[in-house]
Amino acid sequence: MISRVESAAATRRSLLDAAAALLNEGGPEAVTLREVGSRAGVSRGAPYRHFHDKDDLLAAIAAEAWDRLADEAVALSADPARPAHDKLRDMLSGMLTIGREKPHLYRLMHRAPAAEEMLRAAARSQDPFLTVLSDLVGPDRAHHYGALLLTSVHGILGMEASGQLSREKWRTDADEILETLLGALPAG
Amino acid sequence: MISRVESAAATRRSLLDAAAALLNEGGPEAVTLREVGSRAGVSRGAPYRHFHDKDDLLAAIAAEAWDRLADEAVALSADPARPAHDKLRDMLSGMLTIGREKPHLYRLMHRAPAAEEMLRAAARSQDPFLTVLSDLVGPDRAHHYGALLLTSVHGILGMEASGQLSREKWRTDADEILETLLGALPAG
DNA sequence: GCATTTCAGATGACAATGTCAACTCTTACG
DNA sequence: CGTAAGAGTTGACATTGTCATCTGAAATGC
Repeated sequence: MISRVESAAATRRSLLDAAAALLNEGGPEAVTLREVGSRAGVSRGAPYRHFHDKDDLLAAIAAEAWDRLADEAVALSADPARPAHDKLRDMLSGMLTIGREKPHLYRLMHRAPAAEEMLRAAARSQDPFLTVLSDLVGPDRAHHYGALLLTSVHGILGMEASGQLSREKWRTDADEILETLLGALPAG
Repeated sequence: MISRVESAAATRRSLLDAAAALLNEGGPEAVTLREVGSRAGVSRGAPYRHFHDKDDLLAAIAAEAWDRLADEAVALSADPARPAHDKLRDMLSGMLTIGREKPHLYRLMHRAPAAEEMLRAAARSQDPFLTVLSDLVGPDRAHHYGALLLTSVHGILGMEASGQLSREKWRTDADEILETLLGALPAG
């Protein structure tokens, strides 16, 4: 038998899933509370029992995405057999994959102004990244190069998405740029 | 006496200015065609005589912003007295300035999917940038490093805007990251 | 076991907004 | 001078976010 709180939690989950699916399929303008409710099997007003408003729902989706990324990064960094350099590459390409396969979600994860909860989840996903970098370039330089790498990946994805990183104009591509950066890392 | 086409052109200008002002003041959601028309002294339907729809108006604003940036870059690169290294720094900090002082406009300039006209204007603004880089690192490597620098600046601005580039977390900031990149440029 | 409270959900209503169709009126043009 | 063109206005409509109100079932207190 399902209790009331269980049912409410299930509804909340359905709302989040429906909204995330709509976002991936049709972008931000496809996410309407009416359609979200409809797909989740509830009415248009039901989301207000679980989220303060539409922005709050979107922020929750972004926070969950950061949480998943954090979990992946933690799992990656925990593998003792894998070399640090490979872990770093995996983390960066994980970010590239999200940006390319779910561009709308990726943009939502970098929304300004960011929600507090989302920022915390994002920061958590960056901790294992810093740990791996520490192993590579030493703890002193880890933050510096971490910021450099993360901002670069973010910039690559942004310009790629807006079509400003065309191969014919720049005679290079995302992977090549990233290789240059990784190759320039000082050995720790 | 003002002709009809002159008056229409003036209205179009007023609409663009009003929309750009609203964007800077209150972000994208503050740009409503009704308020744009009102500030331009016309009715809510008038914009449709000059732009296909709201998106078209926004795309025109973005294209104009890229055009202005292109003009500045051309003027900068034309100065024969200024060292190439300083020109490069000026161009990059010009981009940083726009991103910080007019974040909503900056985001609009990197919208996905981008309008064709806007992409052309953006590409035009990058030509003098490539010229300066050619002087610095040679024509062969100009494109590669140009893409690296531009994507980095874009990424820095994006993460700064969403609050993910806090000094206490990364123990560095935008200017320091940029200095690192500029310092890593091979001498041409 | 029953009365009461709580709360998820449904529904009606409303204002804001993008957009279109119909209309007006000034201006350019034959 | 008459006619066409087109800038601008206005009425209308669908969509959407949001709130107030209502409903019904589950949890809680006695």
